[in-house]
Amino acid sequence: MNIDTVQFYKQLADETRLRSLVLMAIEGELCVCELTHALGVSQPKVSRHLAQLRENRLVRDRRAGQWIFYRINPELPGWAHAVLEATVKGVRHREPFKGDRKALATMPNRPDAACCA
Amino acid sequence: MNIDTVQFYKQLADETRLRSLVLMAIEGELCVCELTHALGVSQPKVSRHLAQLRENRLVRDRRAGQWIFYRINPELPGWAHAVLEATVKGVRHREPFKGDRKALATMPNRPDAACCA
DNA sequence: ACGAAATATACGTCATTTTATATATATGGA
DNA sequence: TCCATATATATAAAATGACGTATATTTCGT
Repeated sequence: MNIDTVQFYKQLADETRLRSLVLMAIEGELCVCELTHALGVSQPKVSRHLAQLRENRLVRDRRAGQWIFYRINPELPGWAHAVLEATVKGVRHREPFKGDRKALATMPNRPDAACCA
Repeated sequence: MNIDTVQFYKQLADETRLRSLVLMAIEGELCVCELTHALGVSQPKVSRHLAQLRENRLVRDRRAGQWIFYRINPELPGWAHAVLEATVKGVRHREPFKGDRKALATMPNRPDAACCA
C-alpha cells in the first residue's frame, strides 16, 4: 500500500490519535466507546480523530451492530508497521499510554469485538 | 534520554524537517548550506526548522569555523532511533528523498565535515 | 578594521488544525 | 413506532504552525 510520509507522521503528531493508535496496536480492535472511556475524552473528539485516521488509511473500521470497531490498517506499508511497533515498545510503560490500558481494563459493560463478528 | 512522544512526531510531521532528518540519517553530519542546496529551499527556512529540531533535541549542532554542522542526536531513546531507521529504509528510494541525495552529491564547493573537526 | 560568507532571528501574515457545543444519523429492542 | 445507545457531522472560535522578507550575528580572510 502507498502512503504519504509526512501525512502519516501528521497523524501521529496529535495526542488523541497517538494514544488511540498505541492502544489499538496493543489491544487489537476497539470501538469508539472503548476509546472514549480509555482516554477519558469526549465522544465527538475521539470520533473526529478516528475519522481522520480512517481518511488517511492508518486504520480500518467495521460495523458490528450498534458499534463500530477500529483497528490498525493491516495493509500499511512495512516501514509504517515497524514505526508503530517501535513506538509501542518504547512508550507502552509510560503515561498516558499505561493508564489508558488500565482504564480500558476496568471499563464496565465492555462490548466484545470477538463475539460481535 | 527522555523525550515527549507527541512532540517527537510533530517534528517529523513537516516536509522540510523530515527531509532534513532522513538526509542526516543517511549522510551523517551536514551543514546548513548543504541542506539548503540539497532540499532546494531558502536558507532561513532550513535554519528555522533546524533550530526547532535542536530545541526539541532531535539533532545536535557543532560549529566548525563558519559552518555549523547538524547531526541526528545520538542520545535519542532507542525507540526513536528505531523509528528513524525504519523510516529511512522505507522511503529512501522514493521522492523527494532520493532526489535530495542526488542534489547533495552534485553540490559544488561542498564543505567536508571530517576535515573541519 | 572591513567585507564577504554562513547562519540565525524578528516581524507580519496567511493557512491549517483543534476544540467545544450542538445536532444529526443509524441501529437495536420493546 | 418509539426510545435509548452508539457514532458521526456541522459550525464557529481559538490556537498553532509555516512562510517570505528583511535584518542581525558570527566567523574568516585581507
